Amino acid sequence: MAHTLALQRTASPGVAASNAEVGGVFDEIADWLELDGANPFRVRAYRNAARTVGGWPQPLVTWRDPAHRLADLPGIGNDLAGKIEEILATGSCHLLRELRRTHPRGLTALLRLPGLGPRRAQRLHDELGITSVAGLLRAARAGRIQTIKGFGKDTERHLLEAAVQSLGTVHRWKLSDALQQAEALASYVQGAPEPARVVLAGSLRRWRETVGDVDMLVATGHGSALSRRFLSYPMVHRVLAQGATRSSVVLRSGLQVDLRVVRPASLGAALVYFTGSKAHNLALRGLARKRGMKVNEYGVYHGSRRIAGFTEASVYASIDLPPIPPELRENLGEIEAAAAGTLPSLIELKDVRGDLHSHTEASDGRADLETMARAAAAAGLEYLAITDHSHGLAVARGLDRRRLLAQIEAIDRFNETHVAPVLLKGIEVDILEDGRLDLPDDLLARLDLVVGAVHSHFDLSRERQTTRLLRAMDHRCFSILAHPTGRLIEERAPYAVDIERIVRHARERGCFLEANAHPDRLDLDDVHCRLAKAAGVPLAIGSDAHDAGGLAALRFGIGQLRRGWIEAKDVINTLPLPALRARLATTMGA
DNA sequence: GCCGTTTTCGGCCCGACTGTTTTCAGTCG
Repeated sequence: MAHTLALQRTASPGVAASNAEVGGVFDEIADWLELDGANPFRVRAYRNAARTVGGWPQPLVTWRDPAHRLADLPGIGNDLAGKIEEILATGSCHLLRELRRTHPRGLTALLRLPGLGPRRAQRLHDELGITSVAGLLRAARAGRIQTIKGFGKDTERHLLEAAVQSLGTVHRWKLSDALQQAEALASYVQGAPEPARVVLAGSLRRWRETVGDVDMLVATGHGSALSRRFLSYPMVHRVLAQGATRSSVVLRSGLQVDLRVVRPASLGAALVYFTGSKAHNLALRGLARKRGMKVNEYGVYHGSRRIAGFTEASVYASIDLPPIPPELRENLGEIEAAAAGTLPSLIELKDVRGDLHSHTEASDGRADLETMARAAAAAGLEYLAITDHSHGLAVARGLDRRRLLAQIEAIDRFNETHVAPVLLKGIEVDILEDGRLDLPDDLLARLDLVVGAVHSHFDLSRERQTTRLLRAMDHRCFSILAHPTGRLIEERAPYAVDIERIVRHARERGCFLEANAHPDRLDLDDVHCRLAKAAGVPLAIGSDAHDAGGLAALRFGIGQLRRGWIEAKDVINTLPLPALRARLATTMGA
């Protein structure tokens, strides 16, 4: 959970809390209020605020000026604005400290269990003294849950399973893992003899970097047959729910898939509804209500008369909006932009003319130059940068002077004998602990681009890590900062770094930040991409491919760029090769 | 706690499914 992560770091003195940390505080407050049975709309206000603040494209601490008041943010009034000020300054707020002081610490973890909400979590605490997932597990195993009025044997069994699951396994799935399973299931359901259209919706369709479950939508006139087909999928481990229009299963992998069946005439409305996000949908409904209309998953209604719903565009048009791309639907300004006619023209995969980050068997890749080049050509790329590791990264058999010189020669030979793609001479050079680069200047200067990256000393203080990166970027040959936060999704947290300073420095220095498209990284993430765009820093998308198949990762990078409101003009490798070379030359000590 | 083209109070999205209930509360998305 994002907010737990955020709260593990207490703000250091003098360092303002990040947007994510402010959002984390609001999320935890919402948890406690919910357990207390507070006014649900008050809880929602905190939840909305957490989302708004956590996804705001500019750091709030620098955003406040005479033109921007915190209370002007959507869903932020005077009270929450005051709390944001307090959290920015101290990392926490009085209300949160009070809530923590007066409640057992582990109780909020219970809310993360599927099937357990605030009402019943509070009853488990009041009647059995349960304050943690482990405590719940013990009580369920002892058969004490079913002794509470309103809790039966089935409920106890479900809670037991949920507790076991939550203590042992993944909570969220990497986008690439979930997509692979979802596409296989969709294709199986689509194979039913009855006519139907199967579409993946939910956070998967919005290309969120991780997804909690999969939402599958089937538009058909043969609902019961398609539901049976869905439930008969051989990889189904357990059926959680089954109904005429809605079913839910857990696959053997543990991935949950929710199915919704709608009639074809409602597909557009259902797509809007089940693509989400929830916050986006709530905002749409609010707009519709003002116009005297009602939006649900079946259509848009004026009184009892249905006025839209066959296509997504018709739903948006009914509230006077152009269609909004799924990746933007987070209620982070896209509805206002749509109303103002200022939606960005989002980058597409076909806009990318080349890949600026790839490896060969010279370091830790698994294919040779020729194979990588053929794969790039097959992917329609005009150029491919070969950026093997430098020798400091011994585990990856990084290149020393002799081997890099050999590779430079090999690439020159390749380019002399092949028309396309053009191979660019690069290196993913290690940024040493003190910010120096791992290869001498005269060598780096012979390359087309220098991609710098951190692969060691992840645990430096925020100040030292940031200084290290700033110094590396100051090197006269530095082109692109690769995977700037070093995070591995669901595996390794980002190292402590002041990303806002990095972004500002990149602009001043004139170098570029990578949007690493590897499905384990997606680094920069969507929020950081938007931050970079707001600061006017161009991005470079790179697949970080280690074999021929790795180039396909670009689609995941494009997903994050689109979520970050990025257009083709914001990404340097949408440029034709001569223009790209000119841009890179400005970073190479020219 | 927020918000306002019916505005400073009284609203705040809404339909489906489950489990334990005899008519509904809780949860989910």
